[in-house]
Amino acid sequence: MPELPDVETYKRYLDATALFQTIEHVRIGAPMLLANATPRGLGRALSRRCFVTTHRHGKYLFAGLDNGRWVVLHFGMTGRLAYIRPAESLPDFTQLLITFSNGFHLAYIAPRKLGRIALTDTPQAFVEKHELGPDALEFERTAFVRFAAASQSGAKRWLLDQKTIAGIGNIYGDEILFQSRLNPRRKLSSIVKPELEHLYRKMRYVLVRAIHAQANPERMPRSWLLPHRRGRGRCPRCHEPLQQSNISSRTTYYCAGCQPLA
DNA sequence: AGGACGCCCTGTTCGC
DNA sequence: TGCGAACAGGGCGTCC
Repeated sequence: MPELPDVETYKRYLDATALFQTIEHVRIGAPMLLANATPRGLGRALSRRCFVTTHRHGKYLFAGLDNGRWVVLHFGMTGRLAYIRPAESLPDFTQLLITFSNGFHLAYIAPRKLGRIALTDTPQAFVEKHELGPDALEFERTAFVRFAAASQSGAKRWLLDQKTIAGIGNIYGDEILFQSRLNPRRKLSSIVKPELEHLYRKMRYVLVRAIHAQANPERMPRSWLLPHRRGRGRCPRCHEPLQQSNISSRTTYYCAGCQPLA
């Protein structure tokens, strides 16, 4: 689930709930999620510290501690955050539970355990180590167009490659291409510059608007592809049945009429 | 080098 | 309705 708009929403949620509170205790439900730390090591790194800031790059959320170190949270396909009252019961599949001195908890919940939890000295170091491209909302228009024009890839693969652009996943990749009226298999090198600039603007619009909707599909325009991608959905623009195919090992929805290959 | 694929997990959805 | 199979919005390692 969590792509850039979801993670940005989690970031704002963490900002609004969990900053400037002393961390009392850390509990790990699934050690396999820890990328470069042991449960004990993570506990030591967080104990008696507090979060003072956050940063997001692509689908990664960074929570900065008061000693300068950072916790990295990646949400895989099913991860989310919840701030829990002292008496409230813990959500199922809580894989990381951070308890503050006021008794509240920050829970990282991930039923499929496909996420990642790590420690890093700086977000920049983590981004470089993982070779992530620029965040989709930080990408400059001229660089975007230049890189796209030079790519031999299909449009969807290119948008989803985190080394090219960080933050776009299957759902929003399909949405951006739908709104740009570009076929997901269309070779980027065959697209003229004004159309690439249009793609860039649509990328920004979709991501910004989805953040505004707090990444909640029910708050997004019905004219979007997103609410129609289940089952045998129809194109919200021309009402023809949507095509469903597999691109880059991901289920891809698009409208053959509105997004022609040629 | 870069693309295709299998795999990591487990809850949900699909199809018979 | 009930069941097993296939699938799910991500990313990594491996192979070619």
